[in-house]
Amino acid sequence: MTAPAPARPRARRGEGDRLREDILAAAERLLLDTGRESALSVRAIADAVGVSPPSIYLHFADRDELVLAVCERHFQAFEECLLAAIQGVADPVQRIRRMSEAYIRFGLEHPEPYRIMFMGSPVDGAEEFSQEKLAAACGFDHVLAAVQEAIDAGRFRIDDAFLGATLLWSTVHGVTSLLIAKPWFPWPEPEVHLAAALDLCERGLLRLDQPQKPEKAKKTTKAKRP
Amino acid sequence: MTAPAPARPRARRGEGDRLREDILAAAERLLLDTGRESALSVRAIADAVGVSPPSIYLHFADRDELVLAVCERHFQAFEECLLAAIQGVADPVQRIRRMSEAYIRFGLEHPEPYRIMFMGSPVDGAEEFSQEKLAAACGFDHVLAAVQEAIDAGRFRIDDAFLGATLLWSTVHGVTSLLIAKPWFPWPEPEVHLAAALDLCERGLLRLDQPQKPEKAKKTTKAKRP
DNA sequence: TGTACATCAGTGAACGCGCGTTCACTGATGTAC
DNA sequence: TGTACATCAGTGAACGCGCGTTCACTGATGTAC
Repeated sequence: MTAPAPARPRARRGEGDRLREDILAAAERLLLDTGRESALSVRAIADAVGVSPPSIYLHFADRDELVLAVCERHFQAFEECLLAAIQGVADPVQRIRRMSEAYIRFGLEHPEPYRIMFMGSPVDGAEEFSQEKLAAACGFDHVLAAVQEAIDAGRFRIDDAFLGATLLWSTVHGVTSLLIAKPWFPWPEPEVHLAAALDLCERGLLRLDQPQKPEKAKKTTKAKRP
Repeated sequence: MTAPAPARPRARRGEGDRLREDILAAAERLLLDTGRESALSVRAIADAVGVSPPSIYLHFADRDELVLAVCERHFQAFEECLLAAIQGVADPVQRIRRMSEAYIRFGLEHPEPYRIMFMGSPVDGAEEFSQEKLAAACGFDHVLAAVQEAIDAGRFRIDDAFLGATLLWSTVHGVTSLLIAKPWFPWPEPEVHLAAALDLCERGLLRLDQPQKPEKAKKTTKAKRP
């Protein structure tokens, strides 16, 4: 499983920085392969690159800095993926759907990065991953903009765009993270699941002809199902 | 932070099993205090109980068995908490609300157990925490029953109770787990957040007078907001 | 009532392991004179 | 064109640490005779 060591040739004079890239790439691959952040040990990464452990310290102050750099890459990749999904889509509600689909897809394709970014402990590196960075990575600002646009166009019931974006994020994250955390649960097919979740967001569960405060009128109208 | 050692008196002849309980209790407290599963080392637990590390092995085969036992306790506590919340509530939609509120409350009050139970890696102890146990713990069956009841009463748009219960779980888990994972994000107040999420589930985002497939009619009707 | 003995509830010391990190070094390579 | 030298890109060996786990043991206590 852990390849012994490919033995990396020494870089030429001015090209020392290439090792930094190689380390990050190896760490990224290691994370995807093993699926556990704990697999990112300095020794394992050095092995994967084909270099001795102390070499890591030529480019990173300590292990934390390395892991943060790996995460930062994933954050960027995530944001790019989301942005690509809404390229040229004018309709705000449609943009929200596209971003949500891209969000889940990214999460399922990169479960470990997703886990570290959005399901990990807030303690490690909380300072580094500031609110703005996180908001950017998960496309929050773009969802917020789309929600505001939909509200302005009179498409949404709610009038608080920030709350709406938060709810959408919660919903999509809920589906994504449960699929990642409990893969053996008998979930619906991912597409069905996501489509249903988005439909839930858009249209809700209750019948349109029902009273909206059900506790006031218990089981009075037994509407027959279509 | 880590209290050195309270020094536990040796149990009397037939009461060896009391140590097992003490170990579990100490581990539970340790988990709540530190907020990290990695804090549950055999040595740390032994220290907290006031006993030597090998004593742990009188009652647990290895560390994994211990951690699983701790989790099992939390699973039970969670289920009891959810059941208590719907005690005597007849209306199914109301039951769903009550369970959701209890779910989030439990999650926020016991973030680390919640993290381990529902946000952790599926690898460790996946066999032990079978689908049925998980479903029981998170009250899935009770939500499922409530959804089915609501469907039978003609209260819900959907007709697939399992899908509905899954969506509710996803939604509530989404809010809970994001609050736990990203506590420094400028979330709405938890009650507002949850209420909005449940309202979202029930009634959706879109205006009721809007076409349901917005991609077919882009920005045609600029309904003015109330 | 006295005593030998089995059992119970633990303990002390040590094992091997992988970890992050440090330190003094090495050998190739470009550059100044 | 030749050579001394600074610099660059790393390496080998070792440090101390905390971990899970094992092993032989100890001392109190109940029980059989």
